[in-house]
Amino acid sequence: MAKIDDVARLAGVSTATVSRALRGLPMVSEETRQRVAAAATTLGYVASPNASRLAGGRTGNVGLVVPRITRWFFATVVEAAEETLHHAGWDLLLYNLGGREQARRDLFSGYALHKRVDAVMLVATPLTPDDCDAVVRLGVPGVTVSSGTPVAGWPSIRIDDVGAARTAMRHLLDLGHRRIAHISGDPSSELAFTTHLDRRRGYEQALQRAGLPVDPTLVIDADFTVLGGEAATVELLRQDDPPTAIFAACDEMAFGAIRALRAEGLRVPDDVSVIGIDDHDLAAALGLSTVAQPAAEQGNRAALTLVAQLLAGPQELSRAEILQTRLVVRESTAPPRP
Amino acid sequence: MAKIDDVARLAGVSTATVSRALRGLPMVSEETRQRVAAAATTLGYVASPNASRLAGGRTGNVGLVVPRITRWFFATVVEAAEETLHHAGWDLLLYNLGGREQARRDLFSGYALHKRVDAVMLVATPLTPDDCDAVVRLGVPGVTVSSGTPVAGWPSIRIDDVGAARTAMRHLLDLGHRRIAHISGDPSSELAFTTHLDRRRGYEQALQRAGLPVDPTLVIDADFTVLGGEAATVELLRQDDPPTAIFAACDEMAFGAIRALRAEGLRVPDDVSVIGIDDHDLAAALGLSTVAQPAAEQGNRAALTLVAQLLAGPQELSRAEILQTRLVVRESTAPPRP
DNA sequence: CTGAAAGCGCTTACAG
DNA sequence: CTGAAAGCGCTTACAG
Repeated sequence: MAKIDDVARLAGVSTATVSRALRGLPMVSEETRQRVAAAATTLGYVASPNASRLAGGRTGNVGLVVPRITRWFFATVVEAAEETLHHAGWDLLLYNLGGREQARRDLFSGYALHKRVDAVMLVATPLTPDDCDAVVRLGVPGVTVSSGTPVAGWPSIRIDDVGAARTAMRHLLDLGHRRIAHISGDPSSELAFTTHLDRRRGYEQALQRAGLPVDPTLVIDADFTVLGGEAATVELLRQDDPPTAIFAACDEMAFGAIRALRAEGLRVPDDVSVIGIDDHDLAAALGLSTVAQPAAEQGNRAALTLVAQLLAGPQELSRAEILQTRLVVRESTAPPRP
Repeated sequence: MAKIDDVARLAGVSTATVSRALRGLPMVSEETRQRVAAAATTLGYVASPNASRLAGGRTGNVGLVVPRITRWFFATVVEAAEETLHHAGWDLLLYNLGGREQARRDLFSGYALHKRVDAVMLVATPLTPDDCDAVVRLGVPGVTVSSGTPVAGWPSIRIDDVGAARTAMRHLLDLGHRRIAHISGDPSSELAFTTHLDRRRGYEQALQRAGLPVDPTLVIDADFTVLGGEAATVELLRQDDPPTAIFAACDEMAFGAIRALRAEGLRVPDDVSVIGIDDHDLAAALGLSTVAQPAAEQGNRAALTLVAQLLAGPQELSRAEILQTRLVVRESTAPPRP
């Protein structure tokens, strides 16, 4: 594979000039630039990333940490961020925690990110105070997306989870529901993110504003999966006075709720209404009413935030960017039976 | 950040010894190794990947190309491959084509991968003959996963798509279905992979072996999405003699089929049976009968194949590893109405 | 078992 | 506008 010396020789210039010409730096005559470009093309030359990064003092990578790449929201964020970052010339180093607490610990307490990334994007990643310190000590720009733990001095991109939950609840309340259950996140789970706490708060606020009591027996913890939502719903249906509507903290759990209801011979929405949050890929396909959050836009905005800092150095940033959510009414919600 | 010289000075040895000691190479006395390790810990030293890779003549990266990270199968393959590769000490460079043909072209016709990866994993990626040449000319180990285009000399990890389709069909035939439709892949779509061609062949083989005719009006092309499956099913139901069962080439399309059937007031499986291939995350949740393929295992096996070549150099490899599929009967299939 | 020195392939002041 | 030279932070023969 051709090296910079080969190009320099063929073009009849020094390697310094090749370097400048190929990167489009000023202070190169047009004629020289052409000659160098031609030589590079002839030889099929492309600079060695490792060499230029070492010499240039950057890694060329952005580290992107997600809890589970297999979940819709995280995959969508990664897809959007990847495109933006590649476009700007950075490689994406993916750290998928895979739901393993140990993976999280290794990543932050060790030196996995050390000297390896120019910037960090943490998506819904919980951090201990020690992790926070460690990540700040990397000394590179960072951004957090979705909930997780905020990092002092880092911008964050997210939605208003409390508000999104209130929106979902208001829809059910407007339809006339009064006995509404909530499937929330499991606080004891490894890698618990904090999203569910905000959404639970929105649930409670909506009830209070409607002058309704918060019945703790109507709030069940699950683990943000379809199966979790299913189990939680089974539990709800066992109660003496079961709910007429279920607000699940995410669409995956709402899918599970619908399935459990059908398994029990109940119809959705005739017997029980169900709403989620996300607007998962399959939500439209399955007719789920939900509060849509812009996943791709969050990934995109976060990537742009990092790129801006990488290109221009630390700068004035809007510290918390809150993106809009939107109620999407489909076929899983209806007024309660008279 | 501490450099190797700092460690060498503190430990009272040369940088060469630090390098050897920290990487666990032989020819270092135990006592020296301890002293170096202690110095490294004290200083919080970790080698610069760019420097050691440049000096060591490797990039430290494995390039992983997927059509769309947001689809269940691909996300699952990435998750499994990532874990295996990180464990072996390689970083994962993710190239998500995002369904854009242009992204595919840029990746292979340009120099995106040049000098950037030590190995390549192509997941269900279609290649033109030129792309094939380009990728082979990278001169690094490679592996293909799932269908896509085989690359001469590269091992491949996959399932028997023809056989999987036959398994799905045999299940429907055993139940007594005779009029079975097939929702296949869209050959005209950008980034079309070849999976659907094999699965269609399996569909036809199964019919032929059962002595049944292949009715072309029962085969509809769709685009491997829920919405595609939905539209295809609507089209099938318009026919004079609609099918009693639908075999979709993937679970996402099967979800769409179920949804379209329900929207038409038909019950699954009472009126129409539906089966897919994959065992998508949500298949269990939605009660879909399917032929399960081991997605994580394919990612894992592919990663191990690359690691083996990276560590030991080119070696004798099983050229095509075919992993097992498995019929999973749930609630979407039943005998046809008498 | 250990060290001095060259080299990996670039980029970047510094001079001109 | 261009080049010679030093340097980025490691690893690797080569000697001992």
